Amino acid sequence: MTLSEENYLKAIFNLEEQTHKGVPTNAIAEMMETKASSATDMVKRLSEKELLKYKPYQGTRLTPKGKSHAVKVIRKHRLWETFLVENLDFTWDEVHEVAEQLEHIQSDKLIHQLDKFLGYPKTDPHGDPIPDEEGNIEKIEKKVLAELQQEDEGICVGVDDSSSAFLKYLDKLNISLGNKIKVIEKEAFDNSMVIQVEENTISISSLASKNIYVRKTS
Amino acid sequence: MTLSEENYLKAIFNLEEQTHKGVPTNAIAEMMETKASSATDMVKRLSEKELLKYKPYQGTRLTPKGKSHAVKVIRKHRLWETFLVENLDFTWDEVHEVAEQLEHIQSDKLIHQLDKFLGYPKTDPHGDPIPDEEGNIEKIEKKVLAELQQEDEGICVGVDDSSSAFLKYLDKLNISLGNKIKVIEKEAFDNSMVIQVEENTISISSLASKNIYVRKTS
DNA sequence: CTTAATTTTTAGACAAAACTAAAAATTTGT
DNA sequence: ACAAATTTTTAGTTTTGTCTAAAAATTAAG
Repeated sequence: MTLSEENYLKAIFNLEEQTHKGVPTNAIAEMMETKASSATDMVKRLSEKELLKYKPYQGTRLTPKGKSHAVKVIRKHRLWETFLVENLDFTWDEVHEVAEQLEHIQSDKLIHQLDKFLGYPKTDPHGDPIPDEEGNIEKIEKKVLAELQQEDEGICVGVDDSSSAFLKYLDKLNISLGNKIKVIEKEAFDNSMVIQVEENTISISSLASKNIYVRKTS
Repeated sequence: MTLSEENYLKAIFNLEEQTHKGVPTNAIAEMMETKASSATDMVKRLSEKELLKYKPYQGTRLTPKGKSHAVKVIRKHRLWETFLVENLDFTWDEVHEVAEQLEHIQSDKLIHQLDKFLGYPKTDPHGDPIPDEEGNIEKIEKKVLAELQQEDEGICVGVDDSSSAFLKYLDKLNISLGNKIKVIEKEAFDNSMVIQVEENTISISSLASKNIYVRKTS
């Protein structure tokens, strides 16, 4: 399995998770920041290896074999992100790029021991669940902050947009994983919100509140 | 800098360290387990990038730029090996293969933080010195065990042959880095030795004693 | 000082992964 | 249903890194 093949698998897995439909070649190309013709070539190769099935114009779906491989890569990615933040003082907006490289290291023992070293963490620094050794992914029950009503309370459990810009913005507002968030006010006009994060009261836009996940506590 | 280019640089660096002469194309090919024609191609490419200079039939030498890059890769390799042994319970014969992969991860912050996390170690699990951030390598004064005379004592500071078979053999004899070794007897006939390692008295062959480095203490 | 042995390079192919440009197939709009 | 828009594929090229087979250059030996 080459590096490129793994990256495609991961991209297709993520797209399939989002839509639960066959993934179009164009969508794959876009996610991989490449051209449709390149995506076609790769889909063909992965198909020959029985990692996915595709019907022209109906999209691509991973086979169990392909899915299992993709999940392994995701497991590695999230364990490494956790290591970087917990042990090497990376901030949550810095980890992605390095984890993109580390996720391709091949060694079952390495990843098993890393998991153990980290104390078998359930989620990564962005709140995303870490698949276990068998490839099971625990569903985390979460809502977008934007859905909460006035007076509702929740715990921040993740973000949708993991871009560096957004994560830095959250840091500036002192919003991080595990924080208690209470909705003070919802503005019908632009869907902005006034919320209380731990002790601070702040206002955030609709765009931001749609990208923050919470577990509702009341 | 591609993965393959880095591996060639490292190989050439090691060969140049051993002989202090221009490295022949054939030697490079052998170390890389490839053919001379492939080595020629790569040498040409690295030469264009000014990472080395070569004159046909006189061998290849790294430029300061090439040397500096090679040392960086070696630094990463040795730091990762240390991490694997110290934190992930790898044994010293298991680390090489994984470190060969990890050494190519590109991130200055990663390696800086890893070094800090490990407590700025001076040597890796095989006793080889870890270059510092500026690329300085501390010379470790060492002799091969075979050179010691009867009654001489030393501390095990490294091995020459890092093959898994040899390291496993040493483990079986309970010889590891930092052990106190005393020469009880030298057999002139086959150059085998009877030595005392910490509390145990054992006999080792000439071949083995030529692959063990010690710092003489008396 | 020629011939033999060795080392090194060239030439030509191949596979992986990408690209551009163009053609073909399918879906959509009216 | 047919043209228009979209999606997908094909064809041909590029780059990296490898290979085999053969040629060329250098060193060594008698």
